[in-house]
Amino acid sequence: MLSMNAPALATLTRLRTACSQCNLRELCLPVGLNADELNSLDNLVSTRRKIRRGDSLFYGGEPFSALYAVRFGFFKSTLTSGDGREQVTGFYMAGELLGMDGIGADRHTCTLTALEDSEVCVMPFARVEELSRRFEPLQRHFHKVLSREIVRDQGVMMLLGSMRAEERLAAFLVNLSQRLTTRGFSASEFVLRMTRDEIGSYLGMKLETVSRLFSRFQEDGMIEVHQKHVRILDIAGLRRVMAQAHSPN
Amino acid sequence: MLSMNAPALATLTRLRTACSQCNLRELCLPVGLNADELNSLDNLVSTRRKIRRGDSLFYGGEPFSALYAVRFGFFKSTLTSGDGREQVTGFYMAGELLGMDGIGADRHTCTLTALEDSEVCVMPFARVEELSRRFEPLQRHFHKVLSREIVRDQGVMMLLGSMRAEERLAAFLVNLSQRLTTRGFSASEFVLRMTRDEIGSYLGMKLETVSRLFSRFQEDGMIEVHQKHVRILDIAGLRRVMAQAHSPN
DNA sequence: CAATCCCGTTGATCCCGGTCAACCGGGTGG
DNA sequence: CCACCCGGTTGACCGGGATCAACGGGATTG
Repeated sequence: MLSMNAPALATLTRLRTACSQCNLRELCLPVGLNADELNSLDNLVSTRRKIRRGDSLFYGGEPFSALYAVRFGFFKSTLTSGDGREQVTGFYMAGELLGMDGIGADRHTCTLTALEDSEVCVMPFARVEELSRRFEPLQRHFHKVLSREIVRDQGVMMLLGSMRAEERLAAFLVNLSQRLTTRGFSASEFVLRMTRDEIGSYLGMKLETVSRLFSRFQEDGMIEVHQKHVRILDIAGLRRVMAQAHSPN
Repeated sequence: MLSMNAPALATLTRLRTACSQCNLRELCLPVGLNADELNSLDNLVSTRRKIRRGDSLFYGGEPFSALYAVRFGFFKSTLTSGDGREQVTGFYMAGELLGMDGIGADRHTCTLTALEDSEVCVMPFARVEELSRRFEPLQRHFHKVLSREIVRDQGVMMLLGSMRAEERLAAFLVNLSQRLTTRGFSASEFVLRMTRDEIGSYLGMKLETVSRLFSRFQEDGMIEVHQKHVRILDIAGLRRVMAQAHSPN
């Protein structure tokens, strides 16, 4: 560091936040771009920010200024109702976008909390919009990301509105496994970053029910659980559980 | 019509779909625009489309090509899961935007069905994106609409995940009343466009429970119900019901 | 105008998941 | 390194809402 001149330092900083160099590029940005096009996106990210486990990236009610892409780590988003009840509305991992709830009212509605030491790329929203106007593939991509968040939420509504507890938990495990696979992790063995209480809140059931269902799934030979460690033994079985129509009307 | 020359006819068609002349402008479009700016948005809408009660605007799985703004009428959106279960994911009225679920995968995920004879403005999505790139206030507005849909969905997740049946129904009535007020209708007296079954699906409960709760609210003097006709007598009471934390942990 | 069917209401019973409680084990912080 | 505390598991019991069933009335359709 001591022997570096100013331009070299600038380059180094540049590299540190260059999307074109990021191995999560395929998750965050539009695909099929050439090097030139990619470079034009390199000033999308202003800085990076580390968030320690248990700390929050932003709180509900806070003014909105930027979107965040998870570089590594794990987050939960929570919504607090007027009377203080807290609902977990989602879990987010590497390559996923946070903060889109804030655009509508220039103020975040939910709180984003790190469930393990994490790092995010900070993308000032004004910059996102400006680059979207100038760069059609980015606009397209950004709209897709927003839309997919809507679709994801509707999926959760279906989960909560029309499925039984065991179906919901099975769906949760299958979904988690899929997302981890996309990121190159094992599909069958992983460590839960959240507590039983947080899973329960997300799935609309009590922590005791989550615990009991984990035990039941284990008895049925579909999974192996030890605390936060989960091994999936029969993903087809889980899929069967989550799809079983309980009331044949 | 017989005596009209071609240009005059064109003007008439133009007027028919001109956003600048629409009385729902404040609900659909960014506010605070001057006449010139408004005129530049007039080719956002290609045509209008009437949908008869019971018919669908689009179906889940269908290719996505346009967004739709409700001009008048009432819609429900439904999601059908793999095993055929149907979940109502939302109700939409005049001035609200439909079809945003389709952007993410170029294919609609939910089905939109008219619950009364309705009409929508058809906005080809390519045109929406093009105008968004050229016209910053529209871009801003469009992003806000997308974000608000996310926030709305998260609100429903909280409803379904952490509230009891009576709280959910109270919240539903309060929300309906609010949205009708915004559109200049009576806040205290309205006709439900959907059946008990559809309300139940949306709120994650059975139609019998919806019916029983309506009766209970009526006994408690908070509402008056006769079939689809509802009169709200004590909105504060409903708000109290929807906010009551049932389990003081 | 009449017939039909769907929608809504209400009662009786049941069961899934919530509630309360006790215990245990492992990770964390002093 | 040890103690503490939080998170997880399991059991017993309870209750809200689902299920099953019967009936009634309005609105649509021919």
